[in-house]
Amino acid sequence: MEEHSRVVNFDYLVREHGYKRYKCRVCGGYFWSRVPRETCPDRPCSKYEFLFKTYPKMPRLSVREVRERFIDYLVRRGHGPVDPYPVVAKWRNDLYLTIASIIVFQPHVTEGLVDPPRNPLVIVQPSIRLTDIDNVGLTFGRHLSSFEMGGMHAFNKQGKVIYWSEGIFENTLGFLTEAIGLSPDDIVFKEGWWEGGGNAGPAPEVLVDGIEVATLVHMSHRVVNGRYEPNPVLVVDCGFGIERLAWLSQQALTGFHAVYGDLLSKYKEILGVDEPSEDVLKSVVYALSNVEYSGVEEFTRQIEKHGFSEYSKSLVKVIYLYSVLDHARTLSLMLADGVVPSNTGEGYLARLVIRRLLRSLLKLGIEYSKLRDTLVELLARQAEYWRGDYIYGKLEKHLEYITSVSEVEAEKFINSLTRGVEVVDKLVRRKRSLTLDDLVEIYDSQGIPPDIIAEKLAQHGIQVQIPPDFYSIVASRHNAPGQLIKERETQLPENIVKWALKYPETKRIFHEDPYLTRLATRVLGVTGNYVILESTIAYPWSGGQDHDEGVIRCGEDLYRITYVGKVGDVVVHVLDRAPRLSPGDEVIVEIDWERRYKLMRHHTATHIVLAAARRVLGDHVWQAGAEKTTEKARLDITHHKPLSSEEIEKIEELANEIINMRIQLRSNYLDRFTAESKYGTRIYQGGAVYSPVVRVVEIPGFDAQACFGTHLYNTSETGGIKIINAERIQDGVVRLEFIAGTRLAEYLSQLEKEKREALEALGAKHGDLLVSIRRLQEEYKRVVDLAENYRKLVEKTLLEKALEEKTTLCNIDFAYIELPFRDEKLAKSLLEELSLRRKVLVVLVMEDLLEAAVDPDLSKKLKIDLRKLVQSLAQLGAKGGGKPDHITVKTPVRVNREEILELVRNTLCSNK
RNA sequence: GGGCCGGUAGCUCAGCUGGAAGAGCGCCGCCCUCGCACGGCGGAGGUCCCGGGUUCAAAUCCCGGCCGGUCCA
Repeated sequence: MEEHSRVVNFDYLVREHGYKRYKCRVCGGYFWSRVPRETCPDRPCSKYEFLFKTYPKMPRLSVREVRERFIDYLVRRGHGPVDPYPVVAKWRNDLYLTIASIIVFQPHVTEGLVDPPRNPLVIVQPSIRLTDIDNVGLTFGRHLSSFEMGGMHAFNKQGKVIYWSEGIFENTLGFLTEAIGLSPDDIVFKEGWWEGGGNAGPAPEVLVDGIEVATLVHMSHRVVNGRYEPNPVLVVDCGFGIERLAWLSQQALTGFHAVYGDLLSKYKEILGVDEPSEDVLKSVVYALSNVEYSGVEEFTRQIEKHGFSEYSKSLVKVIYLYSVLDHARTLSLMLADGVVPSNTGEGYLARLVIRRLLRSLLKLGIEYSKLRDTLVELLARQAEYWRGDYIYGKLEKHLEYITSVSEVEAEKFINSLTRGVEVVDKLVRRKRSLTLDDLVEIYDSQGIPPDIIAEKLAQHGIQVQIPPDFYSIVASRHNAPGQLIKERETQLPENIVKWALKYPETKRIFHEDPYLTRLATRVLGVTGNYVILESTIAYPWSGGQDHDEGVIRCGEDLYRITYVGKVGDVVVHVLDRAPRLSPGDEVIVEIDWERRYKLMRHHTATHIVLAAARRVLGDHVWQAGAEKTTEKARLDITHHKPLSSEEIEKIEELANEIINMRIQLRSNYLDRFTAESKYGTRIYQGGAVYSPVVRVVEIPGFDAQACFGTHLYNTSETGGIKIINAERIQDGVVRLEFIAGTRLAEYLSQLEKEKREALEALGAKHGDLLVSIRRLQEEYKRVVDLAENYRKLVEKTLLEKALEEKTTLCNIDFAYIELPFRDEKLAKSLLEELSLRRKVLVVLVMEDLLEAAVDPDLSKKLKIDLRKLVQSLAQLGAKGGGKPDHITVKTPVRVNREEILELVRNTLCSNK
């Protein structure tokens, strides 16, 4: 394609629609308009003129109507409709959330590797952007944490051009005038450039009387190592802001009024918030529409500056109300699409939204005790409001999960806060005042937001300043992010990976016939003890399934396969030694069938258990990791609570039912969009897959996953499944361990053996384990009690003896005790009794340990410092220390009673 | 994935500049009382998360691990 055709064709606007180019007097940017203008109709160069203008042909349109008209219009213009994708971008491993409609088609379609499902196409894609979440509410609806992007897309390939710049303008103008009812005079195109996700290109912004309603990205380039190069596919990436168009068409007070209508009133009621009168609100929104500000403080200043001081309190409340509306929808959407809140990944993003929402509720004066129920109520109303909706209808379907999660999360938040309050109290007691560093530290490690700390401190009469960039200070304490990689592919060394990449795809006979145990094939390459074959039945370590073992035969020679790895489509066999093989040699591959069959059974079992867990717990259950060895299978699933034993039982029961249903498995290679539209993105349980074609393993009626593994033909072959362990391994992740097939018998034998050994160790070969243990416990307790009695007896005797033999040394009674064996408890008891109760200076010797003690009061009164004794003993080679009234010393030499007496007399009495 | 905070009696926690394991609540007994609550006296209850190291001596210091919390990506 010619280079000049890549640029934006503004000529078309001039030629067909009478547009002219203008330069904005304020920002200096260039824009195209039919009517002369001094400034571009974009903030901050213009205000929200649309609030007061008259549009004779534009009806008031709800979000639903805008959405429908958008789709209908583009379908009439030849676009194929594509249903929205989830907001959790499971098909990509470089993103957690869907941030735009193009995300659905990156990178495979934009790179030209895969054809789009329709071309051109239209998709209304809910998108989540949390980067501007601080501004939500403050800008009266311009910023939303989630929004609907009306995506108009076409993918132009060499020799197959759909449409480019002219078509973009034609469709845009057509839609805005015919479907929305604007006049071409209202519409302005401002020149701009867009860049993101590895792509870039010119991107005219579509502006209508102060508000941007679309961006027309001509995605012509990609960014490689910081340099632009032409993209193989010319991508039409136009995004229309559905909510903004609804706002514009209704000329509503704010975007929230346009989107939420009745729900806004309900929220006002629930939260006890009142808005200022329409006139006032409209004036404020208009007055602030060309002002930049961030944060509530700055907002308040602007309100006052513009002469609305008397409303500033109520406006701040209203801002929190809007933010609550917005966050409630975003949160519901994330949860409905299966996010489980946690401290990592997309789970953390969900928690971030929940906590911001809860914080806003606190700001609105909701008490701690009502926080949970209020949240649940708000989310229920949200689901109700969107009932039957094309995009948000699913909120209601998942309401039970949404409710359960928000209860758990609200509790966690309240726990955090109450714990935090104690932390603050403690710090205040210790330090009297808190620095900014303290605030950051408390937020970072305890999660207590600074405003809540400030409130608490105010009660102590301490004022602190929270800088507006507080959260960026927190962020800067953390290192720059590493790249987001959700998985690794191979364990082979780097040089072998490089070597293997030069070879053609290995024919995977283990997929064609997973039951084949012997295969004749040819050698393609050899280096060291690494071998690449033309085809193989040896399964490489992949997708959590352990590799096969076996042998490669060539004539008389036999090599053991110790490891099998995968590099892209090439399978690399690692042998026990460097083989005498060269390319072209005929070889026989045999695999260890017992090992493979166990792995196959555990793999199919894993799909069965996942399906059962999703049925029992809900669609939010996703595989967070899995491993299948011969010994057992391990499946980590996302779930927000620990599993109850009933839930585990139910999962196990259903899993075994699936086995008993004797379901025939199917595995098919499908074009990815076909697979996604048939099964949804749930096929990416094992992570993102980047090939145009995916292998889908299906247990009809229960499960379908993009999977590389070897599977049984029928679920019945699994034999049976026993969950042997379930534990929470991370916030939001539960690990299930289970076994299947003949492993069940092995496992049982192992258990029996352990039990037998335990019984033998207990000396009750044929007894009952529990009874024996209880008896042992009783026995043990009796012996301990007995020992305790003896100790008391010995203690009494020793005590009497010591008191009998005590002498007086430098005005204090002195006693000496020697224990023939080590008994710390007895020693301590004697020392305490003699020194603290009987006010005797006591020296106790126990093996090489010497301990001396005196009542602390006496020590002070008589100026006895036992540490002097340590010094004199040190001259004999002893080591030790302590306090004036209590010392412990380790002596290499034995000292008897007389020597100690002498020592004590000399050191403690002489020089007081 | 990384940073930070924490893990001590049944519960909530103090002790953490190394030197005799503590408080409050709860529990048991007794006193007071017609009885209960309050109050008073006495008592039981500890793997100071685990493992290693330093030291005469570690809950305390160092290293490793486990668990929980939290922030950031």
